[in-house]
Amino acid sequence: MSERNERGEAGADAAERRGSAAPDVIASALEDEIARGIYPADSRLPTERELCARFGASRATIREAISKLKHDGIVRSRRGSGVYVARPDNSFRMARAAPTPREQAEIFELRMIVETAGAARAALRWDEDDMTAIGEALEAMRRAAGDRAATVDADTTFHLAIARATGNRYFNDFVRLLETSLRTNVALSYSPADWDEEQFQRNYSEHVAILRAIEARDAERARAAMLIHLGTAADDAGLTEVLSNLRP
Amino acid sequence: MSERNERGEAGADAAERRGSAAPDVIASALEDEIARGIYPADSRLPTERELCARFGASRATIREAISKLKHDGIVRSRRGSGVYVARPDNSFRMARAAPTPREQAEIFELRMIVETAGAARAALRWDEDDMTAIGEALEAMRRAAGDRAATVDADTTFHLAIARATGNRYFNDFVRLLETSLRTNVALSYSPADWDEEQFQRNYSEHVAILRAIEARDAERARAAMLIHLGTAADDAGLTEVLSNLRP
DNA sequence: CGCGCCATGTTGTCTGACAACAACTGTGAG
DNA sequence: CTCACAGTTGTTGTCAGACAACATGGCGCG
Repeated sequence: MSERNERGEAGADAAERRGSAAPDVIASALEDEIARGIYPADSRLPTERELCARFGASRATIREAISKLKHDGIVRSRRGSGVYVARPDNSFRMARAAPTPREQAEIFELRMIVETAGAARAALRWDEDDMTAIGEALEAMRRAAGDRAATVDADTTFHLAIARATGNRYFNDFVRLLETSLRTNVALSYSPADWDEEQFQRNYSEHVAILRAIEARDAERARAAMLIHLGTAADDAGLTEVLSNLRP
Repeated sequence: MSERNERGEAGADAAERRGSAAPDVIASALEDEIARGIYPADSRLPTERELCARFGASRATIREAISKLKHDGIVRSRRGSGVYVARPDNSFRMARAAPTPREQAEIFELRMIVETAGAARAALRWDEDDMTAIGEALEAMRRAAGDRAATVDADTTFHLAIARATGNRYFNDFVRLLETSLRTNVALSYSPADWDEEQFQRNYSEHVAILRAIEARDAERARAAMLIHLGTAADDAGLTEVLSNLRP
């Protein structure tokens, strides 16, 4: 054990040798390098043996990590040959690291399609529990004023509550997928630098408008309110022009 | 080798001992049993050792299979305790095995939202390659008349080609996810019993209408044509009433 | 009755080996 | 000189055994 700890302090890869998180950590490290272009599409990753040496892990652990990347469609393996970086477009991979403005705009476009339709359906289908959940998320947002991370959380919770109110489980799942993967994107709709009170108030008002429209069971108003909200969020993120220019 | 072959013929699990597909096969078998309720939510799967005995595979292979299920959110493992079936709703899990009519209807609803919007965008954004791909998928569909599996394939390819023509990568990814997971669902829009020539012709005509609208760069017509097509497919699948009654 | 200890069981990781491929190099024949 | 075949080396997929890090259950003592 103490020998293990000494090795743990030996270098920059120390964190990558920690116990049961090792395959996840290794997979993330490799995924990051792939995303940064260190291993471009169709290039070959280091062999398992090399990765064992690099990460100080057993072959089983390395294989576990590679398996995760394979499952995510990021890499493919060929027996006898090696593990290769898959071409993009292999799976539903949301922008994880530093999405480009174009990627952000594409996500917003998808959100606008799905979440406006979701708001309209929620307006027609909500029940007491749904409305309570939406209201609580809005209240949490109000209380979180001044705290950027907390307002982002409440914002996400609000959108998920609406998706749940559609009564369509797949709708709910997909919006959760979008919202979860878009945490960075949602965060980007607020200035990372300083708390912007004016922007928060505007954003909060848009959320109130959405809730009111849904509460009134007015599907078209709900749709419009959601569209306004998402459009404004895209504007705040500086994506107006990119969004209107989608497609090269 | 010959000893291996003899063991391979020893019983009903013979196919499950085949070479490099074993972890996939084992994962699918377990997933099927979970879906059929043999292992309900929160119940514990057999131990790795038991699964090794059952499938005649090494522990590494079993772990590979379990890892796939973990990655899909179907199971969770607790070190020292066992592998447990996860509660539903853990991830974006499309209906895989025998979706209920309600599940099918929910998927159709989501498709109607996403794919109608996709057709409209494809109409505005397609380029020569896109149109060639859409046209080829339609041609493949025509040639596949009489062969149910091949027409389903071509049908899927058609929809994916349209998604690609949106020029939005996330759109493309999501429609692929829907189409991929919905292979059973798309298949259900055709009678499993017998080839239905009249239905095929109608379906094919709807696809022609979609292609024409997109080709003409008429977004609203494309949207309408896709809606008609998906609505008819839902009708053919016997989902009309369920779809209109979504939400308990 | 509650807590602590011990034995047993289970997953996570490590090590070494062999099987099944893939890629490369060298040699011989046409 | 070119091509095909054989052999060698390398890499992933699977197997087997071992130990680490947990979890669970039972028993004994206060």
